[in-house]
Amino acid sequence: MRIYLNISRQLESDIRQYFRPGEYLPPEMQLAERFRVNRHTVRRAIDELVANGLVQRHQGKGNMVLRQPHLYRLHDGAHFTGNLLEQGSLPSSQVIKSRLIPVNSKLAMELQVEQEQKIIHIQTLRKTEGIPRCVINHYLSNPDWWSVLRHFRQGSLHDFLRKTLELELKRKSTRLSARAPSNEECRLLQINKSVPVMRIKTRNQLRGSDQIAEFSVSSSRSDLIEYVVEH
Amino acid sequence: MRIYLNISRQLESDIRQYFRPGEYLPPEMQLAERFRVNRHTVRRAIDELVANGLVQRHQGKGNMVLRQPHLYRLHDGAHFTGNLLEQGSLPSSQVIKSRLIPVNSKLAMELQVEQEQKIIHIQTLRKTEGIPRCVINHYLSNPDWWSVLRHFRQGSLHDFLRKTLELELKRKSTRLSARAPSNEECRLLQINKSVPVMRIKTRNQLRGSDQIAEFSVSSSRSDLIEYVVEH
DNA sequence: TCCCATTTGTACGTATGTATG
DNA sequence: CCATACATACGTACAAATGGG
Repeated sequence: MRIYLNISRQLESDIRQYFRPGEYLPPEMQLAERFRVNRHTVRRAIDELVANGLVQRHQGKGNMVLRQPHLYRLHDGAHFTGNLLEQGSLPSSQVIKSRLIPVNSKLAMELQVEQEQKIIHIQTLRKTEGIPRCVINHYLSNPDWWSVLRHFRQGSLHDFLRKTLELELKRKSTRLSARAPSNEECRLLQINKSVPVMRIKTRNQLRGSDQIAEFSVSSSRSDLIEYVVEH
Repeated sequence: MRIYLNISRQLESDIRQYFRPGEYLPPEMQLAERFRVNRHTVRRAIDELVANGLVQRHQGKGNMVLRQPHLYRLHDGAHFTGNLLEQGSLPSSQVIKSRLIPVNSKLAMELQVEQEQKIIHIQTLRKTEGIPRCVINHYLSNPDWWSVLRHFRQGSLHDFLRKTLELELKRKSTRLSARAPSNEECRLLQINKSVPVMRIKTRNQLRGSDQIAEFSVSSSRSDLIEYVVEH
């Protein structure tokens, strides 16, 4: 009985032996043929893997292997420790999104701008050792910077601002919380809903100004990152 | 489209209005008739409620309501904001556990003590406005303090140490992470597994000493607490 | 103990919607 | 625009647990 559990265990074993994180399982139909069951039974089996955080579903693409189970057990020892204060100036980030958007009410409050205005949204993903660790959404209040910022592709955003626009950003406030990840965060960070993300919100001013120049929200994988505060 | 999501929302609303924890939902077949959908669609809807911790399935009996979802979604506006640096000196904490324990390997490393030694463990719970927000485990390396510390019942542990033993603790390091809550944390903080906790680990030295005097691990409800860092 | 009605759990089949490349 | 692959929804059947007679 409970065919799906057997299939789930078999798939887990296959993943351990033959798959690497980021690779895709064979299509559900193909697995169904192989195990001589209905496709729904395979889906039920994969549901288990998703619930256990081994696999992520991607509609239209396939079911992606998230991590090797042995990586999972390393846990505390495999932690990557970042400095809380270097948020926004991370050197090895790549740009995922870069666009002008109309400001919504929450962002308008954070950036202290009017509702009708456009703002710059840049989303970056930080990987180290090939593993996605942290996704950052930068919101910049001054749309005039767009003509320059649209060419930002990788590296440190704050460095880029300093070099191209001669802007010096200064941290005004830092707020810390934790959340279950959004669907987008699950996809980018290659995690499942059961892994919380740590969220750091910062507001940055232009040096010598009261205006909030940048508001950023970073989300880090809590299974791989721990932040330290310098005293 | 996505009928099951509408049904799920409708059921959540029904639960809020008409059901109390421990009661059972109508049978799936009955719900299917009421919503004029297939039983599987109702099951998929209930899957959502189960995933959100509102309902528990009992084969042969029915689907039991777990709790009222009042607390489930307090909006972002209801957040309580704490200062990161006042950890360990929180004024309104009550003691849950207070005991001498043999040190384990992890604690021995944090406190930089030998494996055989006994250490003091004090667990406190911080409530504000009647709502549990944060549980803190204090580990103190010097068992000689036990004769005094065993009388600590409430208030600020650091104040108590200063007043009774004339000890001045100084923060050495602060580390931040996030986790799914343990069963004990679920109980103390009155949350479900789906609510992450933010975890803050600190090491404190005696002023003028190299010895780690206290190691503390605090876990805060991420749905109700956000920390700020002063710059 | 056994039977039986009820209710949830598993498995199969089929069809169509939706995202990806 | 198309083929592929996952997502949703319908239907049917039977297994397994529960509780009462």
